[in-house]
Amino acid sequence: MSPDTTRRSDRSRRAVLAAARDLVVEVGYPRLSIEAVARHAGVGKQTIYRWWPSKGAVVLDAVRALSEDETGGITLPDTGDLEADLKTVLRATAVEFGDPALSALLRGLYAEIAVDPELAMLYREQVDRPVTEAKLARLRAGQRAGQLHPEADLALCLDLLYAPFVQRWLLRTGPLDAAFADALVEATLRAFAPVGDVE
Amino acid sequence: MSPDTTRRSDRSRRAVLAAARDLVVEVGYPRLSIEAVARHAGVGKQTIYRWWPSKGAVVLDAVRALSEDETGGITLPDTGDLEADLKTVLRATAVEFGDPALSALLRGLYAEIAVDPELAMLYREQVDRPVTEAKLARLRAGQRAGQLHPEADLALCLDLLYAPFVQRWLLRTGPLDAAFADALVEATLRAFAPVGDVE
Amino acid sequence: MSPDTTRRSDRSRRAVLAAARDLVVEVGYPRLSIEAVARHAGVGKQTIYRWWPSKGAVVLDAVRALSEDETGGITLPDTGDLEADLKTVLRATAVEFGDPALSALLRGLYAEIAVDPELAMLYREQVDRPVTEAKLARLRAGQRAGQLHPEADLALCLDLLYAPFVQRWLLRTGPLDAAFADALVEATLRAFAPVGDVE
Amino acid sequence: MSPDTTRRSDRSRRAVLAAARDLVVEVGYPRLSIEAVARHAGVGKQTIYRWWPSKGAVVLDAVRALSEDETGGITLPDTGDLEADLKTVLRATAVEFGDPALSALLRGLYAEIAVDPELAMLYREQVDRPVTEAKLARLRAGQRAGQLHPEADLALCLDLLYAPFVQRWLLRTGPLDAAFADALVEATLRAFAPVGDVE
DNA sequence: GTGTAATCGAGACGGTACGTCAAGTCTTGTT
DNA sequence: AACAAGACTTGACGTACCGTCTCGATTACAC
Repeated sequence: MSPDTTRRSDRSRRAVLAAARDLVVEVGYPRLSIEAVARHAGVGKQTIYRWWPSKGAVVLDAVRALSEDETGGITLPDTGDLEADLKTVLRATAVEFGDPALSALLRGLYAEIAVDPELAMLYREQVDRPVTEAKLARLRAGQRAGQLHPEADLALCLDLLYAPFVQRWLLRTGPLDAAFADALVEATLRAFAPVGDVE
Repeated sequence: MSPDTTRRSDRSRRAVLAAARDLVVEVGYPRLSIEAVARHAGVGKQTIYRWWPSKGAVVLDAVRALSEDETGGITLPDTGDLEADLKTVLRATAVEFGDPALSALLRGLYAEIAVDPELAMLYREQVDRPVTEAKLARLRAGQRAGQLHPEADLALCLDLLYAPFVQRWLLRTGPLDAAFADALVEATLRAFAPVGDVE
Repeated sequence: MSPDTTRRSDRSRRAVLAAARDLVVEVGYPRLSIEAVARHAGVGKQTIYRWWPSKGAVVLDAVRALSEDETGGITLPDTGDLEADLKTVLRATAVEFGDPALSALLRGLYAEIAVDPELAMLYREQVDRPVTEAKLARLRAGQRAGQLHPEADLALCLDLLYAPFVQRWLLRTGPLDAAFADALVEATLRAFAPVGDVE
Repeated sequence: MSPDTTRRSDRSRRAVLAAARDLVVEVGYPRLSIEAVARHAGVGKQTIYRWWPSKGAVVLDAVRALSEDETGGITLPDTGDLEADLKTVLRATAVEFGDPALSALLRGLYAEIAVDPELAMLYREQVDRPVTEAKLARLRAGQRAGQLHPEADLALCLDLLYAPFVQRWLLRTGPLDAAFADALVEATLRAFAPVGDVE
């Protein structure tokens, strides 16, 4: 599709991402080396350097590859009940983060992002934005349905919902369980409840 | 005081932390090497390896050293107005995070913590807990003063207040300005407002 | 020619041996470090470790390189007068051992050989054997010419000729001069004189 | 006895030499470290540095200690038959060199001597000279008894006898057996035979 | 079909840093 | 004063990777 991938070997690309994924899980992100990825993938080092600018970029790609099958746009469930839907989604996310492969990859990615502004930009645009759009869409629908304050700052609302979740996972300050997910949803919805909507 | 530090050279300890601080700012955390820290500190590498288990531990100590002078316990302002006090604190924190030295050190620390559970534990116990205690104390005072719901989960309340703040800083998803600080405080306080307290 | 040297950089090889030679002369064998050789040769340490198993092996190679230009086989002079020829050779060897570069290299080599059986084997096969063969050939010619006892043990004869010489040089028990060389030759030839050949 | 050993702890001295001997045998001379000697001997590093100038000096002392019990002067057997006596002595020396402890110590010592002129001097004076004197005395007795040429250079004679022997041991060019010892003695005595004494 | 040029695997290269070991000096308290 | 203990600076060890650079050997498009 894009012109700079004309002659690119898809076999090598997949092998590199798979090797990166496996090795991150096996030895951890800091001990992941381009050298080892090339070895495991049966690929020349130059092939990696040709297509990815850094170790972090490889891992970011590996993260994207994990959810590559979802060809269509991401959509959140919409049963009409915003609170229930958000709890469903947050609980599902908690389960996802329990996957050692995804978890190890994401930890490595966050470590690099914290420290590499370039990669942070790529992350925001390629990983974060699509899902954030989907989440915002669901919130907007809820807002239209009168389940959120009409002037609620939906971006801020998303921050309240997800940032504590990610932080708890990243710093391991507590378990990512359903109770936490539910409490987060409830508190956030209270903060952006429509007028007079307090029990 | 403690027996295992009997013969430790305080001169070397300070020099290492200062060198680590300076070098993180200068070249960034990933390019910070124990070798360079030793060189800049005029210290043998072995002295660093003798007293710190890893590069991350040195940086954690350097972060602690930045606030070492505050000998007394940490206390948050308490003017009686919880909202105003929280805004003051959050705005001040935003300013602090603008300091290149602190910012670079913390980014490095977060990068390592994301990926090193041992260091994460040290961080929680030595850096996070003291300030979290102080924040909780202020919230508890506000709760007693009727400015928070009597059954509010204060830990969750802190998460809503700070996690979005830290996440925005870490991922550079937006500016850390007074407007954001104020919006965070207001949303969080709405989520944990005392009964019937909606204007 | 040999398959394991296909991609080897000859430029690096020469630079390493030259640096080793120069540094041994400059600082002495015990203070010769692989690190310094690499630095002086403008070569990565790994390149040295890739092609030589130890410091001693580098020095052995440097010794070989000193006489590398002599492409042809080694041959001792044969004027028909064995005694005169041996004196010529031994005197010449004494002069050679006066060369600081050769002397320093050989001292280092002997020091390592004394203590490393592997290197000792390499030395015997790659350095000692060729010249020993040449010396034996000359003795054999003398024997055929009736200048040595027909049943003389020529290997032992060589030992008597050269071992005292090397020992005096190694332990510095005396000067390596023409008088000593001549005395050695005369005594040895007396020991292996043909029958009835006593003045 | 000597003034500079007034306060010297003999217990420490013995412990150091014993530790050096044991460690040389165990790990080989090049991997022998002052640090390990001190540890094994239960002695402070400073104590070693106070009394010995170098690792080589410690080993030289350890070699001397191995033959310390022989309080009296060294004397070679004198049965009246020089050839038989020399064969006895050389065969005995061959056996001695088979002792792993002595052999390992001597190899280390020779390695250092090859490269350290200071130590070489100490070796010549403290180890070599006494035994060389004894050997010379026996040769002189043989010379007086008419078993050697009256004008034989006895020092050279000793060189022919011992240097090939030491060289074979040092370079491992062959076994140190009785046959070699006998052959050496016979060849050397032929070289310095009294006039007309050829069978 | 057959060049031909980019990509591929492999891996040597000059480097930097790793974490460890030991050297030799210095300090502290004990005998 | 000499001792055991051990922290200190220094420097080298041998290893792992970095990112660049040749090497042939595919390989896939243009002719």
